[in-house]
Amino acid sequence: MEQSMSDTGWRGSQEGWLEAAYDSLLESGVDSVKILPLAKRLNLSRTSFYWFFKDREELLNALIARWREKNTGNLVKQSEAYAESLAEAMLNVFDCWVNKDLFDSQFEFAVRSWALQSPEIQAEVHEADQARMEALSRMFMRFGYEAGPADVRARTTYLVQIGYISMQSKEDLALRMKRIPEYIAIYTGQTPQQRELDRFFARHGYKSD
Amino acid sequence: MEQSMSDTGWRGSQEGWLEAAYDSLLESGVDSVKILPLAKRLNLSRTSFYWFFKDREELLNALIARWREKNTGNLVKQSEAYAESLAEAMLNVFDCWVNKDLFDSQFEFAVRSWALQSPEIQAEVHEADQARMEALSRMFMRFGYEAGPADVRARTTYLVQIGYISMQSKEDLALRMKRIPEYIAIYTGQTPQQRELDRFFARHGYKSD
DNA sequence: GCGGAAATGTACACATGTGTCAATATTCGA
DNA sequence: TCGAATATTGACACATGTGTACATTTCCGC
Repeated sequence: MEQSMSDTGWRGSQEGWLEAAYDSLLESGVDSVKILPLAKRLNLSRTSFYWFFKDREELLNALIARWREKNTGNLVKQSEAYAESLAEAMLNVFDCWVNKDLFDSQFEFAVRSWALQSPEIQAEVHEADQARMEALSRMFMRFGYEAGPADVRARTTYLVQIGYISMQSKEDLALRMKRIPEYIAIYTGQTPQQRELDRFFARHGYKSD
Repeated sequence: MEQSMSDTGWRGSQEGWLEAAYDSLLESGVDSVKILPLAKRLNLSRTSFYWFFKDREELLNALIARWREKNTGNLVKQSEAYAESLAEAMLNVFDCWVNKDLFDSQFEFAVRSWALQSPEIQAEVHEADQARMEALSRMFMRFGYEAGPADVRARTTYLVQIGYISMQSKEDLALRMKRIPEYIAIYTGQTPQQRELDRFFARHGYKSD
């Protein structure tokens, strides 16, 4: 588990507590991110926490910073990636939905749930939504859509994914891959080319039958 | 506030506590549904609660029962309502998204967030999702879609809404109404007739310009 | 191998939550 | 009007959480 900077006797670290907090947040929501349980999980004294963080609030802030940097950044980047057709551009965005390194869905859901009980987090989430949908909207406009329709299509694309996340859907990869051409058709109004799909499947290590 | 069965001296009631619990759940999530704060809100002694409910768990069960009965039932019913075209059928479903008596979005979000920390609630939510998407899928099939495409379109329709809920979007009615024809077009692949839209707008007391 | 910085632990004070019990107050029908 | 059923309350016992003060231990450079 611990391996950073050789095998020193120190068991705790800022990263360690943050990681434990992240796990707990994803498993059971913010209200489970309590110092006492985290200490138990880490086999550390509860009060040792205060050496790395001023208080619980500082830990929660670190958690949000982590989320902000990961999810929104990659989604915007994918929406701006090079593509020859709208279908291909959409497949670039879909990379986020199947690759955990690009977009952490469980993290996303946990933060959205957290927003329910905290106005600050709610503002944070709202900002992220705006930034992401605007990026998608720009993508549609790059391929000839007018602002209005581009906006509604951006919303559809984004909201279906947020909906999926909210459903905590546990569809297996094969089924998700099978549905993708159908989704692309609905979102973009055009059928993706087989070679575009093949390229997409290939980069996610999926072989279609 | 209180008016049930004349003005008896009893201030508490099963309904009263349940209502307070509902309010608190919607405002700040399950973890805020605590007996002590509810008692304060009701100006009652904390312990009086135990006259109406065995314990906190029984209160939470009552809350879930309420949700189960309201949201899923109406959505299924609207998807089965009479319609001459798919666009009209979809507009019947859209009734749920604009009418709080048919579908309580905030309640929905609160319950979904709750699911994060409770496997029982998660199972409950999953069951509801299945029932709702199957009802929508049947609707598409009634208008000639094959099982596969019907399923993906049902998902799109449903998930966009769940996504909206998860975004806790506060779009005003006018903007939502303006976007509706565009959504209908994306979901059903066909443009709604003006008279169908007018009928929809009329029953929600909205005048288009 | 010593001393100070880094990390951990123990004890305390306090806050908020749960649930039980016995005492008390209120209503309503015989 | 007197009781029985209905409703309310304060005192108690306990559990879990926070944060501070003050040791104590561990590591590393000199």
